[in-house]
Amino acid sequence: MHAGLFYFRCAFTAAGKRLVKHSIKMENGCEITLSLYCECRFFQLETRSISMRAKPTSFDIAHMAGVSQSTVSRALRNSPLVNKETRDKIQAIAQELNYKVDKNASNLRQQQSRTIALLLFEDPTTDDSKINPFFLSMLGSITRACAAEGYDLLVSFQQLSDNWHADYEDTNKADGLILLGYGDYVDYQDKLHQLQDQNTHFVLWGAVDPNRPGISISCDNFRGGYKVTQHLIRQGRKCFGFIGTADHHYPEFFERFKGHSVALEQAGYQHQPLKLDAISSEEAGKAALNQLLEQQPHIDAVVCASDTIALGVMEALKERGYAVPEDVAVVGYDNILLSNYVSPKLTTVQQDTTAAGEMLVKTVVKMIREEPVEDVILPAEVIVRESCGNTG
Amino acid sequence: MHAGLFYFRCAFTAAGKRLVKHSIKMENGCEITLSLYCECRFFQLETRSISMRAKPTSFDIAHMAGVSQSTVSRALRNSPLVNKETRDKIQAIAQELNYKVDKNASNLRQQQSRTIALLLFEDPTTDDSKINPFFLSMLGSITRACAAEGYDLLVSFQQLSDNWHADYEDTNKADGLILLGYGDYVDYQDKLHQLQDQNTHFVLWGAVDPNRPGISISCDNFRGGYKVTQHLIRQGRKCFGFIGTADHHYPEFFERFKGHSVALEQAGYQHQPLKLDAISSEEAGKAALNQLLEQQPHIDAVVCASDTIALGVMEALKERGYAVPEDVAVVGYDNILLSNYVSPKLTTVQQDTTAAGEMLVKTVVKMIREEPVEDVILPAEVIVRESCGNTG
DNA sequence: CTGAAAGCGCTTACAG
DNA sequence: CTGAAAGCGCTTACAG
Repeated sequence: MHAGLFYFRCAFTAAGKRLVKHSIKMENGCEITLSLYCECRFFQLETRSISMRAKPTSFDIAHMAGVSQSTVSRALRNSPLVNKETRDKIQAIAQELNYKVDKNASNLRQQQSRTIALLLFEDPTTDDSKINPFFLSMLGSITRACAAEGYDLLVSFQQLSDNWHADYEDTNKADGLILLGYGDYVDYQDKLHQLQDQNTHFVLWGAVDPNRPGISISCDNFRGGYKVTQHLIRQGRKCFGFIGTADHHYPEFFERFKGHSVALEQAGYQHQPLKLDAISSEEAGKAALNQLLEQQPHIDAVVCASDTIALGVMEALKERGYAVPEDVAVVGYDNILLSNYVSPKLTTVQQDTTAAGEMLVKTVVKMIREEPVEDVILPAEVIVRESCGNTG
Repeated sequence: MHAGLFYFRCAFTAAGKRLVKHSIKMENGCEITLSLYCECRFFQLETRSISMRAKPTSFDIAHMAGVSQSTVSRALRNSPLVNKETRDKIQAIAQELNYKVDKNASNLRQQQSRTIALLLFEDPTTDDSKINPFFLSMLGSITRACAAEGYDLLVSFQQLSDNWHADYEDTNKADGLILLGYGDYVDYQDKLHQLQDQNTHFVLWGAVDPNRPGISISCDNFRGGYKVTQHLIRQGRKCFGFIGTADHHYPEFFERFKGHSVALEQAGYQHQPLKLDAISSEEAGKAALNQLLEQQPHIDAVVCASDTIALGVMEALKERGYAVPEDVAVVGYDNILLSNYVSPKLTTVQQDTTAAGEMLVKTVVKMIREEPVEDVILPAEVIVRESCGNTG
């Protein structure tokens, strides 16, 4: 005869019962088939510990606690509706079984995902294997801020050409989007408008442009460019060049350039500021510097729209035999980790990535909650190091 | 009289119909309430473009296409069962409405999530705001590899003390886990065992240790340590020190150290290799170097278990007036971006992060599909730069 | 305070 | 090739 427990894998029927079939071969050759409804599928083999156990569900907990499944659900969500004793008992059982609420079911029911998607995109020309180090440092603070708000973070690298504008929130994979990228603003303007039309919750990192759709968080690019240029002027630099594509395609760079120009103007510079285009890459920086020197060989200060550009500029200057900062001062923007290690150490403008990450997350969470939000401009701080010639 | 379309917000009843109620106040004061069942809730206001539209569902598409919802589902999944014409029509409608399959529903039904969770963890002593740059570079390749396999990536920074061991897969948020971290292996060994007991699909980055539970992907830490030491010996270095906590708590560092020791032994070194503990931080590297110099002031080569440590070591050497590489050669491990920018440029061991990211993702995907998997050891390559004194 | 029931939006076995 | 139906595992309005 058979004795002991049998292990059944079975399916719930509609009412939360499960139909179970199990056949037993008897020693005399007979075969008995059991068909039964049972209320709990969470059996455990006691004799062997083959752990083929399916994951426990709230129905299993309910059965063990002798309450209804609704009560289990309430108890696990700490609803004040349920009796403290019952609640404690249910939670204890859940813990013991290592029960975890199924997020798909819970999200489906609640029509939310408690997830924020971070979409990183860059100019397609950028080397595919490298990510702008500035974004990477934002990533850390965004992840932490998400965790603090109780959201998960879905990360995705996008090409500007991708269909990112219509995927994450529509799929219910995320409740909101954070868009982080350097890139041609004009290229994706349409997509941003589409996001807005769809009432997607999204927040942008970048220039606060009144015509730009949606909400953006940024550092004060204008004042950053202004202050760093002012510093160079005080150091006695006379002949300036700005490197970085600064027009409405790249509004962040444009703001930095505007700050730069105003600083020069206020210092009494007569002529139009010199400006060379470059996207945020070392190669582009090198190429632009070489052009700059052709136009103006007596340059003694180069303001770069990003640290990555500045790295290329310093390299190119060295190759051409210029000493930094003796002959030419160079300043960057972003304060990436590298900028403090290159030689000479790079003077740059710090964007507070911790504050930025927090603001991005907080803002998108507010949007999800349908609370009012507004653009934020965080302060920018000049970090004086060696490449500008004076640490005073 | 009223004319035109009304906008109804309504709920499906069980059969996929929706019960709608709408009251209209007539001019004579009467009020008419309409109660009706309708089959499609995806109405659009034609006169105004207030886009309060709810997201379309497969039922809406079905209604518009004049087919059943099952057929819509099949068509959108490109099932060969459905007639090509019907399929094209359905897909066209879906596209026009910008319909997207709800992932929560689809995942719930299919009991999978098509998501991989990446859990990054570090020693709690590490500065909270900085992430090891090596991980950051892995992150990029993992993200891309996930996308290539059709998986989403959930990112989470963990403390070793957190309850990460039992959260992601149990919650159905992810089908599999990638664990990435430097940290005390002994501390989380228990958790790894628990993961394994739960049949969680997880893959580790790190040392391939036969006693370690689960599958791991790693670079050949032994050969890396061996080869870089051999290079220094060929350069004529005589008096070696190794910096990094190399014991069973940190199996990766331990392997590197073993390679280092064997290289010395083969070169005929008699005495026990000198070894100082340090976790992977600049501060720890500095502190360890200072200790090392007290024990052995005539050191002329320092092998570091990570680039981050090497950075601290170089800094400390400079502070103490030693020239790198003239007085002391320094080598690191990881080839982080910075290592190519510091002065002198750091000789290091490259771990192929692109290949590593791909292997991690491919392996965890195989586990999810219940296919056989095995440990992988990727080759390690010495990158000779300036800090070891010779580029030959 | 608790339970029975409906429903979130899909996928897929089953029956034509 | 197509449709009706069940069911994934929850949450929550409704009724006691």
